[in-house]
Amino acid sequence: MMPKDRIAQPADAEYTLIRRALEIISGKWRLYLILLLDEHTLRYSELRQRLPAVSEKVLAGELKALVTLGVIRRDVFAEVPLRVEYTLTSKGRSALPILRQMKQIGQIFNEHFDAT
Amino acid sequence: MMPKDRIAQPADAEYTLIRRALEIISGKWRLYLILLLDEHTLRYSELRQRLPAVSEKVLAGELKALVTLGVIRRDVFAEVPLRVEYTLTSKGRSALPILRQMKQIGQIFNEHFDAT
DNA sequence: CGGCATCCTTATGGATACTG
DNA sequence: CAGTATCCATAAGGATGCCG
Repeated sequence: MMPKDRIAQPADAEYTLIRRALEIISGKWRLYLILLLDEHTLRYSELRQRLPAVSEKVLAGELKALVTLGVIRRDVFAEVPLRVEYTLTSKGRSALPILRQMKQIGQIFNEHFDAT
Repeated sequence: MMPKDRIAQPADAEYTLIRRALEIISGKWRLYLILLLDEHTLRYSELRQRLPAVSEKVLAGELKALVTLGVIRRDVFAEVPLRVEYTLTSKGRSALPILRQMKQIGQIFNEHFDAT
């Protein structure tokens, strides 16, 4: 979020928008969840299998946060046993091209040190 | 960093590169520092004035981290009083266009909720 | 001036048992 | 099956005093 009690700067408008973008992929697992759900709609147990190192609390919490942000959608099917599916929303999908462009930054900083 | 003990997925290569990109803007102040230094080279005290809410420890630590990552450069001028200037490196500058594209994601998620 | 060292508070992530 | 609740561990950020 915005730091408090600071002098307004021209960079603030940019900062705020980029921060909002970062919010959807902050944390250790959100980016993974988005990339996985770009491939398929998945149910809760399938996400757990693909992310074995994440705890129940964190997985459920991150999914809930992404739903609130409007990145993914949660569909409940009142079957027995219960089925819950998670799907990227159109807004979530629209963010993917730019997320994938960020790989370019990653590649730039994989190269050798060049402090010019 | 990469989560440990998980099954390898096709998304891993993407995840790793995007994570590396995120590393340079993770934390509460790095994005601010980069945007400020894109406008001018600044000395330590000037950065402090423009970011009044940041503590000495955090500011100095983040600057050091960005130098280590190769995003910014630290130039020391052995004057009295001492002068230290921070400047974006060419690698740092090359990341800016993509960072600015992320504003598009921010705008998408500023719009009304649309869970399709 | 430009930090670093120390101590403290808060945020994030995790393990595990239990529930609708 | 798909979570919640509780408690715990670690990391990130902050306040402040001191030093080259």
